[in-house]
Amino acid sequence: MKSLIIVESPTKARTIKKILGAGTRVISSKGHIKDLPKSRLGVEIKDHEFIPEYIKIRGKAKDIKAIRDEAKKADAVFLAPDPDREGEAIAQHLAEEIAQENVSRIRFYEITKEGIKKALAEPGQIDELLVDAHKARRVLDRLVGYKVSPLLWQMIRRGLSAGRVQSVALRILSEREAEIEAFRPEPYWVVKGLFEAKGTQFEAELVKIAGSRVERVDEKQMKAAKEILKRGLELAVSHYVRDEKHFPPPAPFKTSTLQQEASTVLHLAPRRTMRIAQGLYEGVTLGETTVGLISYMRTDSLRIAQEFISLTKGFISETMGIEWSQPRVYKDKKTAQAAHEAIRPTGLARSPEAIGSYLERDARRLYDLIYRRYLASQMTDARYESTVVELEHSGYVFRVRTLRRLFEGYERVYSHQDRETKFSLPDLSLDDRAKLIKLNVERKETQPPPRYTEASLVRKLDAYGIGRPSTYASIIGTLVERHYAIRERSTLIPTELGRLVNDILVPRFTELFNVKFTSRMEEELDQIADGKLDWQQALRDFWGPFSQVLAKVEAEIPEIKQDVVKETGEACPKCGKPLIEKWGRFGKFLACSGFPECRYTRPLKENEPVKVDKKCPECDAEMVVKVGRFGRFLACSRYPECKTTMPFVITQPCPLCGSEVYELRGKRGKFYKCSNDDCTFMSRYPLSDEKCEKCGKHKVADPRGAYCPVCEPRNNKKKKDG
DNA sequence: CAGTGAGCGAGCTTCCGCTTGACTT
Repeated sequence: MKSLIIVESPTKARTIKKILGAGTRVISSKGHIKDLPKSRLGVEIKDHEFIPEYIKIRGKAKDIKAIRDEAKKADAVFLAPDPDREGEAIAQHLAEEIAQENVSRIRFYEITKEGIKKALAEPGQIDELLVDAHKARRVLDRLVGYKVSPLLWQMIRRGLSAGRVQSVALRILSEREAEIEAFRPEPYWVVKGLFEAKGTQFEAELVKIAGSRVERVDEKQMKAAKEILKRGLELAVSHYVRDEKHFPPPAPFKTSTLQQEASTVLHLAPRRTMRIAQGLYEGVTLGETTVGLISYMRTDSLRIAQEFISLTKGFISETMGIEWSQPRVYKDKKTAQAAHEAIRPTGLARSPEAIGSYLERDARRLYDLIYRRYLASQMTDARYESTVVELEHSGYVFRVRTLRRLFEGYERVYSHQDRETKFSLPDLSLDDRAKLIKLNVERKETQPPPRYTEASLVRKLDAYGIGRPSTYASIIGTLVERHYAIRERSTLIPTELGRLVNDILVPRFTELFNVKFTSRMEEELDQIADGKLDWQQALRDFWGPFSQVLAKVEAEIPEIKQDVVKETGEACPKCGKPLIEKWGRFGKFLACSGFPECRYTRPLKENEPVKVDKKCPECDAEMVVKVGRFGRFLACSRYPECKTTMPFVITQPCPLCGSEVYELRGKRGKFYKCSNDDCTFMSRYPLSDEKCEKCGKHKVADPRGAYCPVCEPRNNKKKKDG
């Protein structure tokens, strides 16, 4: 009897083949095989019914034919796409294309001999309700995307887009940017007392005034404190607690947390992280066999196969001792589809040390991260002795806390922060007093919220349940492709176009482009899958109000266009009609409103080349700043007669030799280099206007703190690797 | 690490989610 199993991923097919042996054919669909057509709506709305038109995905015909041919040769066909909504749809589409009687649906919850045997023993039918939920999701996304995007084409420019996911991502970026713009720093003071008790000095921070907690000490409070809290004052120990604090390990990785951690710890962008993880999943050749090193990397689940938890317990007990082992089960979010396990190593014997030499540098570091994170998740808490002391005088309360590690626990294998305090407190009790030696007052300013990075945006989207593991990295790609946002280093900055699109969409589609919308949609999709809600009804409930808003916005287009296309008040020098601002592929430009009869165009003032105080070395004309493929540079204003160019020169002179400093662009973004070939000055960060207190030269504006390259040079050389 | 420079609109754009290769820009 010849069986055929069809899964989604070729790698998974290979793994299953290995487990089952040569007798069974295992092939893959490589994802979806059918979808709505790309070039038209593909949803017919007729008599309050939504009829989607699923067709073979372009370029998939060959794969589908190969699957059909294999199916013909088989006595039994088992459809085994992932056990979730999208997987069920793929199974359904496969069944349609194969069109045979001997087809059944099986579900693998783990790719182990047991899991596969169990699934094969219980072949079932396709869950039509789950497919309905997929269809509702798919049609809704199509209606949103293909109905709203064209409005933007009419209002601003062709090629723009909107969608349930991308427009919320854009909204999150835009709103943060607005917050940053509106932010006004406010001064506050950190007030710390240096105390002495039992021959030991220690610092504690002022946290309460008049008995109640203060977030930030303002100027008045600071002055009053200085008046009252004089040197030599004895403060009573009002609170003293010494106890044990337990810190549990973090959960194993899922896609979003892997992207976040790889970004902060390894400085890898989500795209790169996923690419490397794919390589680890597909495996490395160790000796004569190829073996996948990690479980599937696109997952929203923290689940670990029970069998593997037991193995881990044994492994930890054997290699470290039983006191380090703590089997744990992590709960998934409600929205998780949990078709895959958490991201974990496939074998604990393959430690990073053991197989590291088979991997490239970043693959090795990512595997190390995944391996340790998983191992830690099955280990005991880290235990600390915590001591909290509060000192009080007429309503002023100072507080200090120390942590001393008692037992490493999971931190033995996974820890990026040092919790331990570097100082110790005297042995105090409630009756004791501490003498105030000095009151230290430090002025600070409140900081604006930070811009999102690729990784932090992914994490935010995941927290709201927006987007899926397979799409997190590409959501950002879409925003960048549309010129709604730019990547600068690792941060994301919304562009003027992005903000404009956001400002048009959000007030008009308030209910849709909202962080809550997707989670409500997910709830309804669950109801559809449970048979409690008809998918057509769900779409009707959505379409009713949505189509009304569409019509309303459609009617507003001329009005909105008025705001987008600004009149300049200037007349066209060619034909006299008013000049207007328009959006083109490269941003805004000035054009004649008489288009297409008059084709006059001119760059906007803000895009005109800026003159700098510098003469062309060839012809003595003025130099201007231009923007090219590699960022800004200086060019002769007599272009195209004179083609002289040079790198952009920043205003501050080189701290080492006084020459001009160039702004250049290397593989990893901008950097700054002295124009003098004999000078060694080079920096990843620009020079700041701040000058060194000692030598008076400009400091380097390192975000971790400005430093003087003359008095405190930093070694920028990269450590050589292995 | 060198290099860098336009013109832009009228043609058929656009969504989200599942997966890999086949591509020359």
